[in-house]
Amino acid sequence: MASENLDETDRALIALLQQDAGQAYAALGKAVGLSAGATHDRVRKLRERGVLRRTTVEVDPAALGLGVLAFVMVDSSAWMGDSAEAFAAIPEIEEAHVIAGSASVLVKVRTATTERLQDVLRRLYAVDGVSGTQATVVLETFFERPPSPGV
Amino acid sequence: MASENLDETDRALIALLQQDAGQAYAALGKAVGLSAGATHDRVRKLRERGVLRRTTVEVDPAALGLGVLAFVMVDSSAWMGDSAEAFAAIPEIEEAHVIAGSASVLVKVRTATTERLQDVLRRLYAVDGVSGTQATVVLETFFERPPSPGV
DNA sequence: ACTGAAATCAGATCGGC
DNA sequence: GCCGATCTGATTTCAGT
Repeated sequence: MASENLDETDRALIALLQQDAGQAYAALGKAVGLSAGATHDRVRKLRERGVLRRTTVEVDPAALGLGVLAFVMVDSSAWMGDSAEAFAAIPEIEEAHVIAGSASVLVKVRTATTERLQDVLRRLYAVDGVSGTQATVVLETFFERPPSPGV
Repeated sequence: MASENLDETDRALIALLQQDAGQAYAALGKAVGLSAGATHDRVRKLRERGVLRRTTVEVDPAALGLGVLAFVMVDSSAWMGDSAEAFAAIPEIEEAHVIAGSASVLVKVRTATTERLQDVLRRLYAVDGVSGTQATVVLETFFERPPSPGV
């Protein structure tokens, strides 16, 4: 793993880029007291070190017609540690995590309707080793945000 | 809510921007068979309609020193519908959702260590109406990705 | 490691199709 | 709604400190 040590300037730049990755290096630099060139250098190094991955856009799920969000506990009768691809093959699944506890995988699912959610559950049962699911439907999302560099 | 109807070109542009929001409009347009100007127009309209929100950077949580991920079911003895700010005030919380089921709020928490996770649980108990928590620690994250425009 | 300027390239606007 | 060109402004590089 790469050597660490993000100083306060790096963390400030990361926070600013999380808020708006499209702003000019001159503006970024002004906010942290650096020139555009120096800011460019630091951001480039953060990318090279893998601290910053891709720059992307946040999409409104509702605008894509995805109004239903649910978390599904997936119980298994076998070792699920190498089933990442099977879950990734279901596009409605946004996240999949192996967890400690009774269930073995926790997945986050977004669909247009509850009928489509049911269809995802059906496809989950088709994954090797899956013995059961417990879906929890989200009624309201308070917020979803990126990891805070300040913690 | 805004009138919808994303055509196939819009969905393709969204997918391309999710992969790399930093690429030139000329390159984007080439991929979908449009000129740079027309591509610029469509993306601008997607922003105006709120389909695309901010452009941001993906950060490696481990690089920020956040090696522990957990999901916490928060039980409550009162209506939690207006407690969004109380959860948002805890920076380690990345997501907070009101859910159907026994617990009332599900939160996603990222911390440096399990000791810091315990500290977050302590702060959760301090939130008005919170009567209990059940933390589930993630052993391995298969993947985390944005909503797919293709669904 | 940062500065300041120079050169290149992409973003943004506009008239016309 | 898309094209092509133009102008503006940012990105990127580099010699100097």
